[in-house]
Amino acid sequence: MTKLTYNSKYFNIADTLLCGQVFRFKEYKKGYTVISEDKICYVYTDGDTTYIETDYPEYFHNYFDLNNNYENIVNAAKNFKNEILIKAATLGKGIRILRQNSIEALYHFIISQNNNIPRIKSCIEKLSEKVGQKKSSVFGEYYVFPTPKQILSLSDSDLKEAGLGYRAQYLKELSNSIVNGLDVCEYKDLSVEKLYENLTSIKGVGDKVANCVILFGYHKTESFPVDTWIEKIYREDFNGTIKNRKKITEYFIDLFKENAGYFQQYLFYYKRSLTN
DNA sequence: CCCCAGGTCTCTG
DNA sequence: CAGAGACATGGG
Repeated sequence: MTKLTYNSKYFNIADTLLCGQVFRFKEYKKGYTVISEDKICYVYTDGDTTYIETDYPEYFHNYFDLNNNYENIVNAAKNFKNEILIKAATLGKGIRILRQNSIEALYHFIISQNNNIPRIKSCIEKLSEKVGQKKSSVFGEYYVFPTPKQILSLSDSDLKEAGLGYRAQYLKELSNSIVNGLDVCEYKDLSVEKLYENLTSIKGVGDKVANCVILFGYHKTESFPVDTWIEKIYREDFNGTIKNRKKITEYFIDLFKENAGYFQQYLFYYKRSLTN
């Protein structure tokens, strides 16, 4: 077991986990346990310091994007001289854009469509408990998110019990494609445009889910998912009039360039914080 | 009973 | 191409 130590100023674990980019975490002792692939870690903050305890230190150091300098990104946001973005970046300066597994992000965000965050988490946990590999750790037992083959082994009643609703069919179709040779990990070196094209050709992956997977599953930060909250902030705070979500994405990428993904998270988190 | 949730698909004009 | 409904499920 290794214990990693970081300054909390640009690494706030609660903000990072609660800003809607990731679903496999839960409260544990003074902080949270986080599961990714077949690995687990325990993250907590004590004063100005944030600690990661894990058997996979290199993996989670990279997962939390800790080689990246977020002070520069937050300053870039503040230098935009946009009142809302400054407030958002001030609130969200501790958010890290996680480097999630591409396939897991793809499955998770297909589940996220027309769904709310507590239910998304519940669907993912139930699926994992049903067929995912069981692991044990000092933080308790946990389940790896199922492989495509494992998902195909589930009966219709299992899928119904997981609460997937009509999305179950999308997961099965994707799993079938992967089992038959589709390799979405190969997409990591593609341009954002080509990546978008390939992802949206998957049944159940539209504009928003594709953008989330591009950002959270491939860490391409010149990406800007537009959901109900971003649409709200676009209308109310940027005086936007466009209705088409793909065009709203283009508007913000044109504005924020390679920092679009980071700023999107600041804005999303800020807008939600006003009502939650 | 309604509406909503980090939408997408399909059909229609 | 834009717009309207349908779609499973659970919580408010």
